[in-house]
Amino acid sequence: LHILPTDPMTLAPILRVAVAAPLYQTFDYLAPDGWDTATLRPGMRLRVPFGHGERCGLLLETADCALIETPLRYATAVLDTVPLLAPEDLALGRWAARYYGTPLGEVLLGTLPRRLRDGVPLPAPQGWQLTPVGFTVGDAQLRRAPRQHEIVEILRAHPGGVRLEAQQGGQSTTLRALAAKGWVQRCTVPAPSWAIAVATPLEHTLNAAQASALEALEAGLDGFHAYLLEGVTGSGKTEVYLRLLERALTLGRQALILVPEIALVSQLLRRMQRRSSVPIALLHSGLAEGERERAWLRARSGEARVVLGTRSAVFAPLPELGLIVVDEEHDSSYKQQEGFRYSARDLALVRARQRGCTVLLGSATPALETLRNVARGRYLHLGLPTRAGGAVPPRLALLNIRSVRLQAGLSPQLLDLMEERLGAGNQVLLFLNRRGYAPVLTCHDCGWVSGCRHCDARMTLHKAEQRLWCHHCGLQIAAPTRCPECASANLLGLGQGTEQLEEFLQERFPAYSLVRIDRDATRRSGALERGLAEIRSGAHRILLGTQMLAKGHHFPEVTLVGILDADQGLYSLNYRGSERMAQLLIQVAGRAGRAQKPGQVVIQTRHPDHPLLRVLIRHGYGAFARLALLEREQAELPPFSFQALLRAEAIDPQAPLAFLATAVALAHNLDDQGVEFWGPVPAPMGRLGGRTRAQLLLQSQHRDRLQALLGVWLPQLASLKGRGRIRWSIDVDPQEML
DNA sequence: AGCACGCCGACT
DNA sequence: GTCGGCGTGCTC
Repeated sequence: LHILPTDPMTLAPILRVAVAAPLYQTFDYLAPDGWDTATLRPGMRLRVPFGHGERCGLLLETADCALIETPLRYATAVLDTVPLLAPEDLALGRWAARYYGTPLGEVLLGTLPRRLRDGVPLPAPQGWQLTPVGFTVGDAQLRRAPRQHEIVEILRAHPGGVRLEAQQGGQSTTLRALAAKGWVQRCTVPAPSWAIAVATPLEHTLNAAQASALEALEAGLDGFHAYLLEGVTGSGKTEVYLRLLERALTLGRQALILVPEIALVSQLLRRMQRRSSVPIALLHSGLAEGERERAWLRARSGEARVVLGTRSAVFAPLPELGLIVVDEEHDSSYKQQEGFRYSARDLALVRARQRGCTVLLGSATPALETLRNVARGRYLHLGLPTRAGGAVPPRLALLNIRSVRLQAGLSPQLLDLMEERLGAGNQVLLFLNRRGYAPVLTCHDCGWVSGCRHCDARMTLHKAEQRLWCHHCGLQIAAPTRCPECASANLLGLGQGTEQLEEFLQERFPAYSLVRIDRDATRRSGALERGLAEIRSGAHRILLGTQMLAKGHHFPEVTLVGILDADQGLYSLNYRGSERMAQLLIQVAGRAGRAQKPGQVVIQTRHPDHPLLRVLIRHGYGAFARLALLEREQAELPPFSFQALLRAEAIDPQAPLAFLATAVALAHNLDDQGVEFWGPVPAPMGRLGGRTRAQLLLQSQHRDRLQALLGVWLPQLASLKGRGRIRWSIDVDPQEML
């Protein structure tokens, strides 16, 4: 290896380029032959030769020399005249790539709209302005060109540039003539002053808690501040977001608003459009590629003043960013679960710090990590303790169902309560986090169970379709009518899913209209929206569903919520199980009882003495969180330690464990002081989709130690010669241990 | 990730 | 005798 001066005669700089490939390195090139390197800026795209073909790459920096054995190749084209990504965007990408152990090119290019990633040119700037020379032109020089004179007059009045309409000569040859003389040039149009548009009638007056939260937030809009807005469901968090948003907008800043899922994007969009005509760009995975690109460009140009979106919107380019809001910050959808496994909530914090702006996390059930950050003084806590409009918080009660005869998962007590509430003309909501008819089909005679051919999982019976589905790999087969082992016709579905519950309730309460909200019932587009609208209009009296029903939707006529099985989270393998369970219970409970109608929540459990559950019911989420954090601290689990999970999978059942063993050996050759290795072990779901899976957990008390190790270790793993065609991935701050 | 090179089965 | 299977190696 030697230092390669690119061209000793000219000392042409070296271009350091990121390319979209799973490679933990950047690539060095020379500028295209004869290109004026002074025009190059980080963040511009280049077309570069790469291997046998050509790729679009992103210029990271220019350097004086390269450490390389072979001569450098020339970039073939410079694709941008101005950087596609601003230095702040590059900085965020760098941080994310390092922290999440993902190659930089994958991060930076992978989060761009497809066509931009492939090198399609940016649309030409729409505005015109005078060049420096143009400003020196006197009226005398234009006496014989009245139309040119007219345009120059307009441009003089708009030194920052202006968009010319056709009647002003926007598309004319006049402009071309002026441009040929070097007097005018294209430019990006500055953001229009639309601040007036937000001054609209407000929907509600703020209560005292909202007002004081807003006051604190507004005072901090000038620089980096992180806040947790902890407000019980129905306490009016959204109203605080919107007021703060309006304030940031009138200060001329852009805002980024993240919500956990697409349905909440449209819900919030409608609410925002009711009170302001501010240009909003939506960014979420439901967009067509063209829409995504237009939204992205509108954010980048400053035309869109608000970006509203899900997880991936955290990377939207926002030149004038002044506020980030993360709604329902505890929601696990903020964590990407494949490929580049980032947490959009955590990156929102990083981005706000880098940009010196405010970030506001909102939740009724904050993540334990977030509460820990509040306790450490990293986030400022703002509370909204009361429900808006004087609504009474729902009463929570545990219902012991140990040795109780259940019907389709319902205890007699819960059925009685339902009868009473329905009779009184109220809505009832039942929550069961299992879709399908029965989670497993068995043979009563020989004990056969409906295992999945490709996974270590049971196939769920879906009665309406007469099919068995694997909810893990998606395999679907016709449900057998006779046992595949012993040919007995005595097949039996064990356990209950939402489909079975629906069937039972239709029989039990034929007089009341019922709606089921789960992934199966809402598969067709628009079905979810329709179902929710029907619920709001009061068309249904019994609502039943999975966690789809728990997210962000308000059902003021519901006075009874039944949670059929609270026990799933209590004794799960994942230490986050109880946190999830608590958040889900409180969120579902929050759907009930508004205004004049107090709600009641009945939680069926076989473990009514479970300490976390008892604390949650008796003293609320805050007390639960304190206890759960104490347990985490004693067990040295996150957020009191830091984890990374290395997963490996392969067709060859021996390969994953062997690969991970090699990985451990490799790590021990490096500086792995202060990092513990747990494993390698077979994954909890050891076989998935026909592949065998194993994992290795890394844990450390010091985030930097773990980060430093990953920084050198992962590139080594990537260059490991593939044995048995292993697929591996790293998950920093893992949420799931599957 | 792409992409080409490279050695072993069933087809015009 | 070729088309094509995917194993493996490389990308400034």
